[in-house]
Amino acid sequence: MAAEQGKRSKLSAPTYPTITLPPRPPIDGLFQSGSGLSPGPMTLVSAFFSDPDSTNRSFSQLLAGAMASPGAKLPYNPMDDSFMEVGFENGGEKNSGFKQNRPLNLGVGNSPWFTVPPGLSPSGLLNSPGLFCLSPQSPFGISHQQALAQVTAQAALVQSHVHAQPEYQTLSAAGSLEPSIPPSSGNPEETSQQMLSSDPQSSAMEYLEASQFDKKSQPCVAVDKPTEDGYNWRKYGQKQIKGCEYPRSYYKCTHPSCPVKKIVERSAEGLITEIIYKSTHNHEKPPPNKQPKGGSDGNTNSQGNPELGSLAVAGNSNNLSEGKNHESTQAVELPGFSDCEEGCDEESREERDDDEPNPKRRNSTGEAAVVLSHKAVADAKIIVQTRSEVDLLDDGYRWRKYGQKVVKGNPHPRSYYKCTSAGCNVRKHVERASSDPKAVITTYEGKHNHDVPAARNSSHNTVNNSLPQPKQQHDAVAEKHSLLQEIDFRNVQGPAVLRLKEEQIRV
DNA sequence: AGCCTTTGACCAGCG
DNA sequence: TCGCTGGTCAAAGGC
Repeated sequence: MAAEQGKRSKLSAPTYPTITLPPRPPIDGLFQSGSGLSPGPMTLVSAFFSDPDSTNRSFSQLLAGAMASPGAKLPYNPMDDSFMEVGFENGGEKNSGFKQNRPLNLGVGNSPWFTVPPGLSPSGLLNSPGLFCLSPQSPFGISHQQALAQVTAQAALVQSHVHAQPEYQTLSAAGSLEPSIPPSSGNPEETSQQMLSSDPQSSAMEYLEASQFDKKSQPCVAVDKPTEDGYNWRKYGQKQIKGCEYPRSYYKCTHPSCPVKKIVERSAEGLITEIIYKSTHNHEKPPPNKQPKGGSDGNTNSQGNPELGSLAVAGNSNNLSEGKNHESTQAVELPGFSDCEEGCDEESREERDDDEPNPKRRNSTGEAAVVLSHKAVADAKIIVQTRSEVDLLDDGYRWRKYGQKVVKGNPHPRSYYKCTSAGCNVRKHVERASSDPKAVITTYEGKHNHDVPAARNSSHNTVNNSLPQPKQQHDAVAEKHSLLQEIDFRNVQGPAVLRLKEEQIRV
């Protein structure tokens, strides 16, 4: 056994590009609102964009480094394709709300991308045609209250939807619950885990949904399942990790001879903070009807839900549907933010640098690892990732740039894209931070009414650029590969090193 | 019966 | 060399 273990740990001793992230402030602060009140989704979101020196900064402000007031002019109205002035209607919460509840500075300015996964478009995510607001001043903006109301409504919607789906019911009913956690409230880990999936996008969505259920103390449908990435997992171990209140759980893909494993970590809050995937599935996702009814964490399959399914396809880094075997490391920070980005549209790609290593993380054994981490805090989702990540992430959809606007104080234009698929009204808005062009906020609006386009031969995914592997072989995978970076806000004080492990394609 | 979770123990790596 | 830590095994039990 030992020998075998040793062998396993040395499966791949790849050299990972390493990047050093700027110090980051403790994310825990997010959960310690001085008001004693539970920060709402937007509050948390705004918190991430808070600046220690300023009080009410919006996404734009944070990114642009300077922006006027909440009523600042927004360049474009995605609703009618016209540039317009968008007032910030936030009702009673307007600014004060943000400020009051803003837990603390997260040093967002340093970097990361704040994104809502494409497939994870708020509306799509929430299964509603509404807009999703990432920030008060988002071009797609809606007020905190609106956003919250929407999310809440969606939660209810999702719940009812889930109830209508056998698979979800099964999942909600099955699985084990942590002894310390009352079933009624939902097991933190399981809840979170279920929210997460190897598919960052679906994970984020699931997470959002879960958090909603949680907050509303409603019976959460998918609370006991760690993840729903379409694969079947069997927990083979659990270990109490030093410094962690909750034990780390180890899972193996139940598919015969599949080497994939995943490690799930939880924060002191009992929420999943990280999911590390090791190796790559050497098989395709099991058919929906063959997936376990319960018991394992990653079985609920998103395929049962058209929308979830598409998301999974788009973001599952381990998806080998392309017949390629690759290992990857992903990190998703979902402290109320989920992160998975992709959205590598042509225009965006052009602006990307390929000199930056992909922020990935490698596990202690050196094996390829996909890290999906998140802090289950807010209801809203904001993808946090670095520019390089975007290079690695691709939602698989095709976008057409239809607008661009230079914002005062920000040398980098903000760009607007539309899904090129006929009949699809999904749009995405990309903002770049003035201080750090690598830091962007991608906001998705709407929900794709089509599947992810077939893999392109283009090199839109920079992952390829950083990898010494045949492009053609990788493209297909890259198309659906969402590579997320883990951004641990809790440790902003010290440099965090994230290593990248690129896919290893088995021909 | 099959699959999954739980849990204690073992082992390897590392400082 | 020793202790700590993390990863895995495998028996036991549950569903």
